Amino acid sequence: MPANDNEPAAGLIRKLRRLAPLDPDDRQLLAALPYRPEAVPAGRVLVSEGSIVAQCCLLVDGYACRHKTSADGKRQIVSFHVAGDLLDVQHLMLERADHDVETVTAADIAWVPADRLRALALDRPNIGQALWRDALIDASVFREWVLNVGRRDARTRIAHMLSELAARVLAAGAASEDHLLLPLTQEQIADATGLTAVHVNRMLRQLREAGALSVVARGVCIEDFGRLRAISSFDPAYLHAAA
Amino acid sequence: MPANDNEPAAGLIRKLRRLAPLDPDDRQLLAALPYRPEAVPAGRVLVSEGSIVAQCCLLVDGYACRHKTSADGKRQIVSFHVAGDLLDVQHLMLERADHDVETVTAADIAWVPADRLRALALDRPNIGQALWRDALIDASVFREWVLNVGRRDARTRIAHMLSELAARVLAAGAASEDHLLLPLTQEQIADATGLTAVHVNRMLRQLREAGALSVVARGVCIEDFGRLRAISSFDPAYLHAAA
DNA sequence: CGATTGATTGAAGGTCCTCAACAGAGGTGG
DNA sequence: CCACCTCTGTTGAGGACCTTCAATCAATCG
Repeated sequence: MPANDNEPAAGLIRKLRRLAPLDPDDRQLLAALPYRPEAVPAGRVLVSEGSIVAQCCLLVDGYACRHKTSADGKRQIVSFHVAGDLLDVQHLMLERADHDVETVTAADIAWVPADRLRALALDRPNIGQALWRDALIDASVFREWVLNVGRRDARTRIAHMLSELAARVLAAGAASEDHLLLPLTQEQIADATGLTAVHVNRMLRQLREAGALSVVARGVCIEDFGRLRAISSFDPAYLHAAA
Repeated sequence: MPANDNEPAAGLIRKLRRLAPLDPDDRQLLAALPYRPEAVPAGRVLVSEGSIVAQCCLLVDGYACRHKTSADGKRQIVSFHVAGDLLDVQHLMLERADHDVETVTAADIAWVPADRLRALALDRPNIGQALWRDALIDASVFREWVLNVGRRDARTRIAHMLSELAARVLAAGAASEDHLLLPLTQEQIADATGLTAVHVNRMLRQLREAGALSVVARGVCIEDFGRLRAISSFDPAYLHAAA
């Protein structure tokens, strides 16, 4: 498990190699970056909107999310992240955060100086290409989320969001396809889908009755990924083979 | 007006210079790319979902949008574009389109070979940085759209989307702040906000009665941008000074 | 062990959708 | 050149989906 690597670099290199070929020099340069590891509890805000960001945050183990807040105080989660994800590629090139980043579970993270990573992205074409692709896939996922909250009904919307997250957890690592635990509270699911926690609860009951998942403490457990995919017509093409 | 430039390169260079400093060599290399200009009518599909893309599309003059379709056939517009925008930065590094690109009005465009632009992005740090920033701002706008469709009510949602587009039109060029014409049909506004055209019509009436805008043939006209901004609590920070 | 967080269910209500009809503008073909 | 047709905008009525408010219960935690 990534949590046991004492080199956070290993997780980043593994992720980037899935996105572009890296030669030994590239890997050596990535490994030589100064990582500052940290173990953080659930619900910790890692980056807050409006702040100036000098460190990029790598998620080594655990779950995290990014969210924004509307003028009247309502919260919208705009993405979830799994082990290996770079939580804020955008801070390679944009100095000010336009949203919050927060842990969903207890997590192991590592901070990397943004200017050092930016220098590698600009100087080393392979690393640049890998980070480019990561950022562009990120954007593709946002587009799918706009479609998800804009045009799907509540049940389908929740099923689609969970299907995506399950697909990304599977791509990132170990777990088996079924009985996959996603540690999201119903309020977090609501904030990610633009619904209320009460309505999420009712829709989860439907998905449970359909045999797609079960509800556990502080999370849902995918019981039949095939059924969940079918309910949401989930097509992973937009993940661009990152999953 | 950009439409009169016989060099589409001028528009691209002007855009990228707002995002990062370009030295004379950078500009010369950008100008030397083989642009293939084309005049297209409104409603022309420039890129379709699933296709393999070898040319990037630059919007020289006019309006365009990108959209996706859900499994049950409902359409969601995920972004609008104005003169100077690169319509598909993502195809620098992702070969297959995950959404459609379509003109909203008659438009002048120019095609650029993706591999040539990609080579510049990887070899020339300044150009790379400018394109990076463009892609990352793109993603920031998508995040705001997720919030918009997820957490704002219909009236505020429409006002916010129109405020953003107005801000970007103003940043891109000439027009004066008020009496700014946005050539979107009510159905296009509906597809961008996750609403129905009927409900958009009713909300536009409210915005009209509030003095924020007027409805014209195939479009809306911003009459009081300040009021529209106030209604939607529009804060352009997420455009990262691109507007 | 009280307090807090999260899950669950019910009832009532509101925002937005669906269906429907019609008017006006613009384009096209006979 | 005008009839026709399509596209867009507009308005009304009814209903569905989701929200809001509320109460209860279980689990976790200081």
